[in-house]
Amino acid sequence: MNLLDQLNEVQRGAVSTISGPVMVIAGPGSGKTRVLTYRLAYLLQQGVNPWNILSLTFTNKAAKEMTERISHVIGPNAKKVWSGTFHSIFSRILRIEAEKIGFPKSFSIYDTDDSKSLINEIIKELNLNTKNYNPNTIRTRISSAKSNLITPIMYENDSELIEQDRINNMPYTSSIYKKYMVKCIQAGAMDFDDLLLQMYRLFQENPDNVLDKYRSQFQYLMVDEFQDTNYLQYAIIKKLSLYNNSPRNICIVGDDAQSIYSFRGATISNILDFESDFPDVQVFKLEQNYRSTNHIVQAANDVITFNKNQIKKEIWTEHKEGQKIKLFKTATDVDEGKKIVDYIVELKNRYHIPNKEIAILYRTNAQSRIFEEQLRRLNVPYKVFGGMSFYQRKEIKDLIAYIRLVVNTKDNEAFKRVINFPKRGLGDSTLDKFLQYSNENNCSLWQASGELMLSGRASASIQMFRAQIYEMNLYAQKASAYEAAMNIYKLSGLSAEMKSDITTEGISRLENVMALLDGIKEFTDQDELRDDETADRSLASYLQTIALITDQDQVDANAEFITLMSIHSAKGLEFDAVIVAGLEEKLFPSFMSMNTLEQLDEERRLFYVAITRARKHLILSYATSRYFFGNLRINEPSRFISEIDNTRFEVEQHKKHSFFDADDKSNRPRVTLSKPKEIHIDPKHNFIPSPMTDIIVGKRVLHQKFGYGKVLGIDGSKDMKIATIEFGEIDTPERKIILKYAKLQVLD
DNA sequence: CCGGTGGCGCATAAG
DNA sequence: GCGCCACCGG
Repeated sequence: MNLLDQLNEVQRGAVSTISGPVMVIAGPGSGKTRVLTYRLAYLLQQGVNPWNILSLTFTNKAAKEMTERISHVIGPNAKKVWSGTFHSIFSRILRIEAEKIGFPKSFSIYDTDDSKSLINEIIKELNLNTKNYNPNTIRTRISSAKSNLITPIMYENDSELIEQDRINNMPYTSSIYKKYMVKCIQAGAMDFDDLLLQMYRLFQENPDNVLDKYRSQFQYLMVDEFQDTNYLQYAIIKKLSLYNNSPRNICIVGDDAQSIYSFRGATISNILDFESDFPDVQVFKLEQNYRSTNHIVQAANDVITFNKNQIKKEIWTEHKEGQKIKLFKTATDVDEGKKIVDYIVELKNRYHIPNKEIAILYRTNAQSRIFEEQLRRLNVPYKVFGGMSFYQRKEIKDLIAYIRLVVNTKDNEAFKRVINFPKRGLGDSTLDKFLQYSNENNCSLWQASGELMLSGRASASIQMFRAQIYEMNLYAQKASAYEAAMNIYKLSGLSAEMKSDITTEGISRLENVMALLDGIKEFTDQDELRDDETADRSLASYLQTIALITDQDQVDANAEFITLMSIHSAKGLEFDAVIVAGLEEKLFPSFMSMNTLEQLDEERRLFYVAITRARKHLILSYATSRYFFGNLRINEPSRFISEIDNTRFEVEQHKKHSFFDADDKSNRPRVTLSKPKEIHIDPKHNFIPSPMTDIIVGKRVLHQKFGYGKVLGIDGSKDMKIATIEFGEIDTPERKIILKYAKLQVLD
């Protein structure tokens, strides 16, 4: 079949122009995915080898879907295209090349928590004031330095950065950055930014001419969502495509109006730079929207005209006007939840919209809670994306940490996590000794734990621990990933620990771990080849996969639930009905992004992304009062609402958005906390703890916290005597007190 | 050493 | 509203 017949003229141009630089500016719903997919298919049809194509997409799932669709046309060879996110493709390459730049093949990937924990460790080590040095702030600064290719040395010499840090009372940030890099290398670990940065380093330092290898391999490059790439990502792309005698077959696809990731270093200037870096670029603008009804398309156009800087384009559609936009106004955040969920039921009943075609979108993940409560109340199935993901759960992280340590014993963050879980008597003081030793000797905690001599009990315990990890490692070398993981689960003691917890939460945690193990089994049994290399089904490869799973990878086309997600996560998705909630000043636009016009423009682009997710039904909603971090706040409706032309709204809804005449005014129930009871201790009493032997049944005693009491009974063995004492002044008067520890004064 | 708790501080989006 | 940490009872 002829691929090109199924495209409009502009799309056809973008698909069939395969030589030289191409830029596709694609408005929302303009068939961008179609263009990308067909372009890939077209390349293969023209005889390009799949392994000569590098296609960088926004999600791994999008990549997978594209290759699957293409393989129907082209055959199984389609699966050999190098296709995935920046992070996943680069970590795949780094697993092959890591040793050339001083990392182990099985390097660990540090997630945000690991980075934070390491930064905390460094702050303590440098004896810095923890009040001024906030690990999250530091992490963000390090991350943005890396994203802009600023090395620790450059950071140190950058007067502007140093001045900023000085003003913020954290002048040693550059030292932390430097130390952080060293410690990551020592731990054989890369954080998310390192997956890009070390990739760049690999190409820059070019050991064994590795750059040539990839330049000649990747003859064709495609980059989706180019407006959300950062300086570092573009720098890597240029390494691969901008050099003497380069075929320069690079196609970037993006939409400046949908650039919403500047907070992680994305910069629209990449698009402008692209035009000057590749002056012979051919530009295709996809402006026809196939997704939404006209009211929605025009509302999007209305909104985006408020942004000054943009590549000129106007989205249009042949679709009919459709439903007007609904505007919901409620008195409180809880009422908003009720009203929206009630309306969802109506959407289902009246318009027969299935659950999977309905989404509630919001600015902050914290807003999901109220909707969840309301959806549960009406038994509407839903799924929340973002927030705490499966892989961030404690029980999952525990097992993963063991696996990480087995795969890479230098992984200090994994070591810290598992050294005393399950409890084996190796607490903070032991860990501090290891930390100190590892700093003095520039070695990993694992090595420290093998070399440092400890006293009796701790010594036996650490030797046992090391023997276990060693054994798990031996086993992992000859067994499948699944068998190895199972072995680790049992030998580590996690299995026993989890099974002993029979509370409801404990059982659910056990189920989660079982689900994780099932996932590893699935990974092990998967025999599908993704490229022309042997499929890597090792534990290390598994860890790499799950470290880079994103929210969107979990989006399920056959889902039977309502989708709840942040607008950021909704990028690239579409639904029949979209509800954008919490349209209030200071929430959306966020109070964190109202300081400059640039920030506000980005918030507006985010709103643009939000409303263009909808095909047929768009509902905008705001509450006049809302709880923010525990306090009630009254906010005005978001400015974005009034940026949409009045005529696009359903008339009845669209009066002036005054926030004093909300249509229902139910009072929010307040929960008051009962004050702890006051304990009255006679100030004349000079508290002197009595010896344990003086405490016998019938005596009146004084406890510094619980006050006056009477000994009711004493049980337990000689060195573990437990007294039951009735205290008159506390809520649960009868207390069991271990006499060995408790300080009690006998009064008579 | 361990586990529970109360207070405090914080506060976006995400790979 | 929640997570983290310091503190303290056992």
